[in-house]
Amino acid sequence: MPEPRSGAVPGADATPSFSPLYQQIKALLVARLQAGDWGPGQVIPSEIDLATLFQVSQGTVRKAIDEMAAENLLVRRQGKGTFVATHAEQATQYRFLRLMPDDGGASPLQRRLLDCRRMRAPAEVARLLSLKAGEPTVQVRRLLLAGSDDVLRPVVLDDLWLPGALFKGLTAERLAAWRGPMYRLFEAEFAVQMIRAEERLRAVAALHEDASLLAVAPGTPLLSVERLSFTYGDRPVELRRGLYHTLGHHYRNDLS
Amino acid sequence: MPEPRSGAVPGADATPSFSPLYQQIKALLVARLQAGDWGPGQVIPSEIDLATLFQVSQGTVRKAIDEMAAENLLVRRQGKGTFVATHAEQATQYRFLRLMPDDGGASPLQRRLLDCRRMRAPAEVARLLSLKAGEPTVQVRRLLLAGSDDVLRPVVLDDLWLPGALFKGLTAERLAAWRGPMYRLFEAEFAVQMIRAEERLRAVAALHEDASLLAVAPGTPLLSVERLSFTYGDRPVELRRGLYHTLGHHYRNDLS
DNA sequence: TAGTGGTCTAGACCACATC
DNA sequence: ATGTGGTCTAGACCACTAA
Repeated sequence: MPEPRSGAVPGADATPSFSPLYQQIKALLVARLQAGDWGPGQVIPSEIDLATLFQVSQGTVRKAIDEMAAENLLVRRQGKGTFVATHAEQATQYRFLRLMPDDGGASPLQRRLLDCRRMRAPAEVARLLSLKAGEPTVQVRRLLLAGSDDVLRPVVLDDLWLPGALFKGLTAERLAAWRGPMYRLFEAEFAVQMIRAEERLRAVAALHEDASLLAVAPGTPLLSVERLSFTYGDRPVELRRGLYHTLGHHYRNDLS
Repeated sequence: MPEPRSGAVPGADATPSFSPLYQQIKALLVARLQAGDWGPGQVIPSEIDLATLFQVSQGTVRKAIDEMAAENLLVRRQGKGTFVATHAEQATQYRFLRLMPDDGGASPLQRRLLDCRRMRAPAEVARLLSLKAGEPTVQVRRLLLAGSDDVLRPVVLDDLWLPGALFKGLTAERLAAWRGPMYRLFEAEFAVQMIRAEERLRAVAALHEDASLLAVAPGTPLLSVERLSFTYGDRPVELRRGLYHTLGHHYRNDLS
């Protein structure tokens, strides 16, 4: 239950007084998502029920949910209810993947698992994931390939680091057997939901090992995509480095 | 004035019936922006005035403005009013430039104009800008450089194509004399406001000419950024191709 | 038919900026 | 003191979904 009203703090004017009611409601809802009260893909209570629960008007709940829907935490469906966002559905399945074929056709990429092992976090990885250097991590390497079954062309080489503490039972077998998006596995089996991510892009030259995996000549320009993914509460939970072979594909971005 | 109510269309269920009132208000406001009734940086009438003008409630106007603010068409300022977005202000000045120094420091880049000439649109450029092949365009080439005055390092090589019909008085002198963001010049002198853009990124190898301008060896991997910018009504009004030297800088993107 | 989110309204009050 | 946007409420009605 939130405080019904929040007065301004008299002394501290550096802090921006207090948050509006709908922000407090939003925080409560996020906390429930984080606690796992409602899982990905499930319905949350109706606006009216939430309004009764929190003792505020429906409009206030609505504004909280509106913001969360804008942040892709929730999905509204008229007539049905409001649902927790998931990486399971067709539409939002690869929402973090901005690689597109140059011709509009959206042929899905094939996955090939190269490696999955547990190792101690290198200093740089630990820093970005907010771990202590040497803490256990899971390292995954995989390839994404485009084309039909007979003519497959490697397009992406991904390297992932995940905090070992969160991904206890993650093994190569588990990953290889999984059909569907990796983030769907993470949310379904490890209760880790990827909410947002920050990417840093650079153009780099292919090193020998990476080049052979991508079937290109060493020195070929590749798009390096460093991604840091966050779950609820801005906790970093995945570091990923992708090398994209941008011949026939491109990274698409919309600015506004 | 909008129709006060909009009934559903009986026969046609392929079209999504009719738009809500606030969407109609939004369309009217966009039309006014497009017509130039209120220029970049200026205040628009208050919510109450607009509500009276359009004969709807303040809440309906508010929802229309909320959406436009979310799309960066308008900027709300509590106590002052609602303003037309502009590329003039410090905060929004380079909002389309996603290149960041690897260390967080946000040192502004220096500009150097290389070329500005009028030419007939090549087929590919014409297609993207929705022009007829051979229509007049303005072609601009420039360099962006990072560092202090004594140690300047070229970072970006930009090539722009603009519809000649919209940029009548644009000359090399005009561009060279201009202090400030280019998009600010466009909106101030040519009444062309860049609202949103689509970018396609690729990694490419530097060609000889580009390499020498960027002071790198031929074959150096560069980030190619193809941008198509739009003004009101989704009219394409700028095609830009940037080559970014991503050594010490990166292209930053936030996903959600 | 009932329940959900979506729209629209009217009015009260708050926070901020300006005069 | 006045005018602006920001929050909150209560209630009516619409559009969509499902039983």
